Amino acid sequence: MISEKFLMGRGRHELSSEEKQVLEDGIESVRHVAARKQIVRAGDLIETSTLLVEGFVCRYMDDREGQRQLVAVHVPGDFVDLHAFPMKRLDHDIATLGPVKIACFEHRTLQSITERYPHLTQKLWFSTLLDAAMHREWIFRLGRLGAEGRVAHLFCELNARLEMVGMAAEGRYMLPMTQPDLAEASGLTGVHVNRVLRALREKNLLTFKAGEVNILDRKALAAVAEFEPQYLYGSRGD
Amino acid sequence: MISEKFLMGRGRHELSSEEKQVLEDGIESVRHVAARKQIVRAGDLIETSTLLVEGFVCRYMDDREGQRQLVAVHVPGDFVDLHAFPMKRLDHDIATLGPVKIACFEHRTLQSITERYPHLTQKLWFSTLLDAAMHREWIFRLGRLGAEGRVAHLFCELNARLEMVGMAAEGRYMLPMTQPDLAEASGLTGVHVNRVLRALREKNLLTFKAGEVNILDRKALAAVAEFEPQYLYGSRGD
DNA sequence: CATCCGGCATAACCTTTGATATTGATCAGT
DNA sequence: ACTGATCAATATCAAAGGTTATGCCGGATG
Repeated sequence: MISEKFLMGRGRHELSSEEKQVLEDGIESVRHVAARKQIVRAGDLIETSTLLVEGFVCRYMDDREGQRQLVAVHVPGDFVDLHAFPMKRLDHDIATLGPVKIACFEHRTLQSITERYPHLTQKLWFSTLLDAAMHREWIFRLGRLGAEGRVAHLFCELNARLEMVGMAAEGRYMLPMTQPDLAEASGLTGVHVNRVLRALREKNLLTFKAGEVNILDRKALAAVAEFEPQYLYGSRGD
Repeated sequence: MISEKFLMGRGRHELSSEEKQVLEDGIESVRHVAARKQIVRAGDLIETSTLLVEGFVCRYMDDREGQRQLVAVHVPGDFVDLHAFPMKRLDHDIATLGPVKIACFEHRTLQSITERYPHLTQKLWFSTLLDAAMHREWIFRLGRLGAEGRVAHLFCELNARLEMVGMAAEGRYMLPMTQPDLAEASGLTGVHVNRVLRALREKNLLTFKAGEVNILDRKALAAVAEFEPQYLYGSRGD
């Protein structure tokens, strides 16, 4: 089932099997996109929304000199630009990190879902608010944490989210991001991310090499990150 | 009309007069709350959502030492914690800045609206995604701008939003925030906000005194802030 | 095969911002 | 009228992080 990971691990917000079927039937096409390709440009009028099936994508905004700030990283099961359905256009760009597989939904299909299945609509709505909750956590992360905390927090969040969809275990997961990417997600420079990674490694908290994250001490890392996963609305905190 | 400012100035997303009536009829009560009072605590189960009618409220999260990071500032017309309707509980606290007047909606009323008015539902959904868009802009602001840019951006955003509801004109508006509040919203210390305000004043960009903002040079301030208001989905950029 | 480029690592230096302290003004409560 | 908060303003010093530069490595590309 293409859309099986959508809201997986989200407790009472998971889909019923009927809802899963409605969603699955709404898939218009499944596409593969190579690494490092833009898939939505800010300001475009959008007629379809995409569910991420495999791989990683990010959302970002550029500053005046063209420097990126990532505003979200998406993992399989995320309905990446469902925001575009009520909004009609997006205020940011979306691009792939590694190679991805995506499922496309036409907005008129979603429209008919909202008219016929208020309950499923509410879960779609919920999933966009989960993005908002993650955005808020990133505001906190950038506003209140130092460089080590920011990077640590990102790794903690991705670990928790990937665990929910069965793609991380024992604090290990694959992540197709470079050090400059981490910098763009953390409001830092690439050079400083390098320093921070060294510090985290020397404290035996975490290693990150060749796209592979290995969290050595989850509790200590979470402490550095001030990471408290309630905002992810996972099954445990329900 | 209590709810008249909801989505005011948002172009195609504004409510029709029928939708306005449905919303107005859904108001369960109108309350006044004093300045600096908490109105929602993180983690509480929530049964009502509140539309801000008059005054200012903020949403925030605390770090381990109890320092706040504001994640949003709300102005009249904002449906402050509509997020709580699909989510059932919130991951952050909400408090008033100055004294406020709020309208409360019971979740079962909202539930029946979603079942009977898919079109209005989509506008409610839209309004929560507007919050998400503002969150993203704040991520950008904290991640990519220096102290002056961050503070300038906040003033630009509030100016634009207050203009939409007729509460700012010519770059002037009232804002019941202190310098420490601005610091909490900008990931800075109060001391540094003071330095920044002085710099902005000396450049003849803006004055802020006794809760009164006076933007002297909008264009130059927007340049410092890298402020581009498309993310607010106002009528002009439609 | 040679070259180029991007990513990783590290160093030296400099700018921005935080931490702490002090002072004066204002305002609410007693 | 006094007290105690809180806010604003400012100075000094320290720390965090940015900037620039350089070298190395490995994978893509001609």
